[in-house]
Amino acid sequence: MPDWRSICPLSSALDVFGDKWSLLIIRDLAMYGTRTYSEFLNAPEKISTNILASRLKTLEEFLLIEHVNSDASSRGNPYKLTESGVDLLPVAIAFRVWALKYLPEFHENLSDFPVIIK
Amino acid sequence: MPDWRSICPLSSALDVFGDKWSLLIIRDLAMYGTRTYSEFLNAPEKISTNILASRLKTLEEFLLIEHVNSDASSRGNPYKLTESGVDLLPVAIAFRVWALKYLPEFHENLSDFPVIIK
DNA sequence: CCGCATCCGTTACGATACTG
DNA sequence: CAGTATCGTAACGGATGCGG
Repeated sequence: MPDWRSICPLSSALDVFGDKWSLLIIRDLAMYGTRTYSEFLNAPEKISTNILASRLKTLEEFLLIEHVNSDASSRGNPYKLTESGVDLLPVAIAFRVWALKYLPEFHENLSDFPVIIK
Repeated sequence: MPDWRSICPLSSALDVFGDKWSLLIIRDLAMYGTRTYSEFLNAPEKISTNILASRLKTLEEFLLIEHVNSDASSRGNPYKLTESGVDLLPVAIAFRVWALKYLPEFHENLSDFPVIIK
């Protein structure tokens, strides 16, 4: 549990997700529906194993993701979004819309790839 | 300029803003219209001076904020949002909406305070 | 004073090796 | 295959300095 910096909802959301990786995990789950640990590792951004494990734990604690088979072992047991996780997609989409409009002048190779819920 | 992790727009946006502070600067500018360096320091989250200076520089580089008096010295010269900065507000608002719905169970004292463009 | 820059201890990150 | 342990590096954050 973070040390909440203030009572502001935006600030508090950033206390939980204010990092470079959490929303990419949400993105992968939105694109593919379910995803295993090793599938997350294959995303083009190449997250390292300790960071992935740490983020998955936080996202589980805050009830954004859960294992598909809730009481099986985690081996080969993929993750999926909860309702709360699905409700984070507007954030990811707003970032996408902004980035596609304003980042191409800074990032030549930036290209559109979709965020789709399956 | 960051080392872009991939060509994904979301990932690239996070390469720029994937931290706990940048969106709070955007929030303060949205709430108050303009804001000086020392006014940012008075926000309840208590950012430290070196981090504030660093974030302001990045936000200026990416054309999200600018000084109100474009060719005056920076002493007492407040910042304001550019068009690009204003277009980041949907991200902040989406975070807010999500936080107000899902964070109260984790953060008792969380309370609504507005994001308004003046 | 106000807007930073510098210093420096502490924390977080990230690559790799390793374990059940 | 799903994570831990380790360890070097980078970022953070508080204190302080400094020029205008």
